[in-house]
Amino acid sequence: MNLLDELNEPQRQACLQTDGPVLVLAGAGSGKTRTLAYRIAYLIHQKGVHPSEILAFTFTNKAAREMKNRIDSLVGPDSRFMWVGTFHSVAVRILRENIDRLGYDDRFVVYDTDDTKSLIRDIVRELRWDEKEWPAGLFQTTISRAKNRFLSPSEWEDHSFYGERVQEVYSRYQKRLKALNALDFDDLIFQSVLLLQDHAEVRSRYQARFKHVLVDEYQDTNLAQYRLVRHLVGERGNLCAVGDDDQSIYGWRGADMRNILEFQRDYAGAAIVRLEQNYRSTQVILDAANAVVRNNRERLGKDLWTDKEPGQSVRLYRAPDEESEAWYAAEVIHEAIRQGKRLSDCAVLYRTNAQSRAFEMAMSRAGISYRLVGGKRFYERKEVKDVMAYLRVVFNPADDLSLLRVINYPRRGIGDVAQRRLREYASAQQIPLAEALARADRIEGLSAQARRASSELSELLRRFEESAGQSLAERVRNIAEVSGIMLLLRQERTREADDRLENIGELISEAKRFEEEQGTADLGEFLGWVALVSDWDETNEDGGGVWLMTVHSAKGLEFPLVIVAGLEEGVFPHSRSLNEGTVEEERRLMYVALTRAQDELYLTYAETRTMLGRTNANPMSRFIREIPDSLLSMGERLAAADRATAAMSHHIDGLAPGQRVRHPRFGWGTIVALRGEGDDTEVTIAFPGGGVRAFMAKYAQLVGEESGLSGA
DNA sequence: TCCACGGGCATTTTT
DNA sequence: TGCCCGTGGA
Repeated sequence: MNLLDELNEPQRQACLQTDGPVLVLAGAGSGKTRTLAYRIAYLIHQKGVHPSEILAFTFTNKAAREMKNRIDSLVGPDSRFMWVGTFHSVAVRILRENIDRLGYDDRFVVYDTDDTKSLIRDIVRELRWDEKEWPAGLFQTTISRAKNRFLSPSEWEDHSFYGERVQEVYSRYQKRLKALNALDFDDLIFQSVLLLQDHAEVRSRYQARFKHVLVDEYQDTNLAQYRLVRHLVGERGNLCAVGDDDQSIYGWRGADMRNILEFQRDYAGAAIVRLEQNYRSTQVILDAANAVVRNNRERLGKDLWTDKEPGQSVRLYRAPDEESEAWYAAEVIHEAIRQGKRLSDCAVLYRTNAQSRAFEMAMSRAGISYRLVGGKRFYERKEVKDVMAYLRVVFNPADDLSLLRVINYPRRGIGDVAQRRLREYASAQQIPLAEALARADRIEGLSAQARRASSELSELLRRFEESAGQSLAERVRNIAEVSGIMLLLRQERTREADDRLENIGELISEAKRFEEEQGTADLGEFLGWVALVSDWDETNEDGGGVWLMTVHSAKGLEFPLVIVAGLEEGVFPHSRSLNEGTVEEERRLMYVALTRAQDELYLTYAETRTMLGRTNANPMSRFIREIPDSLLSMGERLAAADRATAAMSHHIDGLAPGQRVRHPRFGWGTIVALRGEGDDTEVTIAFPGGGVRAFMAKYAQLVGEESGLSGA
């Protein structure tokens, strides 16, 4: 059987074009991942390319995992020799092997944006600048931009008053990072490019190794990533870039559309393949999306089509205000459920997170469980970072920042004064803070208590280092215990503390999973992995519920029913884009939103909307006007549903142990305990998954069995 | 050391 | 209008 028989003609071309550069313009839902996987299978099976000679870049861990799975099912176990990963994880791999050439130690750690921010804050303080006037966040984004554009501190060209200061902070920041043996996210790419650019022998080694390079979501690459790819591809030019200029929505964080628009100029003789057949949506939905995006001037041009039936028209609903808009969404979803759709088939997409509130309220009141995408990520939680800080110091003793985070947490008697002394000593002796701890008994001006505590901490870290033979999960558990973090949280006996303990437990499970999946108990590998992983990748398939998320978060996803909300001038397109002249990116965002829908698409807007405490009347979004009337029909609120939803407001009175209730986030459960009275009533609910949680009844928005929507 | 208060701020988010 | 962060008081 021929491998490529299962593909359509352009998809097949994308696979067969194996010599030289190819740009695959893959429209939304055009079978991009599938095509990529087949191309790789084709290279291996038909062209005799060894998997280890293939390198594939993605942007997210999720995409990397999906691609790996796809390839694995076509190629089998040999696929493990391929390098498939995010830009950042591939960069880490390259740097671990070669970073000594740049004057770093190969035990470097990766700082996340929180770490980075406190480091910058520290620098601003060191310079004795007013932190109000020069907030760390400002420098953080500017420095990130600079690195994305591959500009080092010395190449910083802005010499205004402001620019001079940026340069000062940027250059100090880089020096500090190096001293801490740490890299920030942007550095991973930046330093990799530097390495390949300045070290010909390293460059040729990788070029010789990777005969084929693939890049997914090419429209999202920035200049630094572009250079990284360039260096790896070399003269041979076997690059397959896959992307969609119409879905470029990350310009604001450095993605440069020129990379895709000028691909043919950059890579001489490049072929272009267009994947325009869509396997996701109805023709009506595609027509609407095409009609909108056609208004952009900066694009390569492409029209999606399908051989599916036309489908029902796009429903447009004009609400008096954002509250009614949300009620309408609840009704639409309710109706869809009645017709046999599942809650998880439905998604509400909006432009800004602030819009989620009204939908959360409406869904809760209507007894519709929902999943809010976004929010704090697992590895950014305080308790997780605390445990990680211990691990990082053990791995990289130069990491003063992590040590400072936990030097007196849990409290062990190394207060401000002692910390200052230790830091002074460390900087005078030019040694890491961890080393100063070890020498505490020799440092003057330390109290007896601080001395003892320092030695103990130092000893704790040393002993931990020696536990390298144990399993990773054991070691993580161990440090969480021995450090006293677990004890501290256990003693607290509050809900928050319990949640935190649970999160630490989760971290331990992650360590176990990591060890099983990656087959290594190496601490450095684990730390590197953790730094580059976000949890929303992992926790996707929990429970049911309607999806509430921003359009940005929805990219790459698809749902049978989609409601795009807040379609008003100033909201979507966002007012800021109107001022900054980036409406085309907003339009692409709209295109992304529309193309998420498989069968049913609803567009809503509100005549008046309260934002930042002000009620505005915004005109209907230009993007709605760009959709031909023939594709639209008017949505209506259902009078009956109105009554039903009104009757469904949550109750506090009448709760009793044993009763079945539905929580908006956690779903159905059974009340096991009640504490307190009236507004202070705390209700404890056991959920079938095994979780037991306590809520303030007043805020929990519980719905009883008898008032559920099923009766409406 | 914790909590309460108030100022400032308010797209979009991954790694 | 609401949230987050930093500060200052008890």
